[in-house]
Amino acid sequence: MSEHVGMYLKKIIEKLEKRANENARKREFTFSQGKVLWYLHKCEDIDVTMRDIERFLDCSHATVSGLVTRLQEKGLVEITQSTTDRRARVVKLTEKEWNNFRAMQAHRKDMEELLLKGFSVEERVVFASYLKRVYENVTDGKEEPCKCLSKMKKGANKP
Amino acid sequence: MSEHVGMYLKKIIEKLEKRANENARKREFTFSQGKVLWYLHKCEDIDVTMRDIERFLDCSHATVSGLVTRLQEKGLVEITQSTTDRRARVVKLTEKEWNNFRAMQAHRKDMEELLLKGFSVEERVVFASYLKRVYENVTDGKEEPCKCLSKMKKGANKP
DNA sequence: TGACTTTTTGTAGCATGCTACATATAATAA
DNA sequence: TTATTATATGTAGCATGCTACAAAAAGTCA
Repeated sequence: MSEHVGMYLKKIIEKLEKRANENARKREFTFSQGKVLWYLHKCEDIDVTMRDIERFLDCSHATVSGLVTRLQEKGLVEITQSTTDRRARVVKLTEKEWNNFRAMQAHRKDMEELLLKGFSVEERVVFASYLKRVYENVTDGKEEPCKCLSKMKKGANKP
Repeated sequence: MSEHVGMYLKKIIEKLEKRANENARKREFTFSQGKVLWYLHKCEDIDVTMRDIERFLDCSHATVSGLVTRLQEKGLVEITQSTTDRRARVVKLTEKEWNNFRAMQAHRKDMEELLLKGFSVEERVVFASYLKRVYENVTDGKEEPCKCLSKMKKGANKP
């Protein structure tokens, strides 16, 4: 009697991440590293600390530490101490960077389109609303999936 | 104009796996190790090789090797050489095991119910059909999500 | 049979993500 | 001010998952 919803969700994500990793590998970073770069691009000239990244990715600070360190080793990111809070580290894109945002935006759009290929506008709306309800079920309604974006520059996602 | 379908899918799975890991930890194994045990229980007295597990999990043989090794170290699983194919290794549940199947089945049912809490029967059917379409989109229709179950004993999933 | 290819498994090395513990700084309460 | 608590980060050690390379056995074709 099961709809196997959990299994499908899991398998869809596995395939999606493999595709995203293949795409990101072409640009010398991984899927997760790309999410950090994406966030930094979105924030542009706003100071972003490791804690901000942690909230954006919704993962542990240890994970962020590893990601940012590897981005630094590749020279894609610079880490400096915050002037206002000596505990905090500010993460900034280097000059060398600044070429990936458009490509990531395009890839994200492609992925969204791939997922929803063959869906009518009405079906897309219904599907998205179902996913939101499922998300609320698994988070007990405690979390806003996008509050992590609060630091983003206004209008940064408009081309 | 994006529905953020990809983001929701990803975040739902993250929460789901955290819940499943918490649950599995109580029974001295992880979520992924539990999937292996689940498959072995389903197959009961049928010989299961590492290759079979690889197909079931849809992952690399290296990953299976690590999982099975750790299950063996915990004494939950025995590895012997196949009598019919000297390349193959047969993985079997030990006597010590055989207590987890019911609990895993119950947890799986709970998770499915949690995901779909508040959904009517009709909505469940529609949602499942949408997920199947999305799955076909990301796999280019190349894969049967359940062909991995071909080795399972008939009726093994009926209580 | 013998040469070639395919299949199954092992191992090394890496990135991701976690928990647990530690440190330094900041914020708050007494 | 001092003591306590909260916050931001670092590090160690682990499990998961990958690719790349290697070996052994099985299958195939001449």
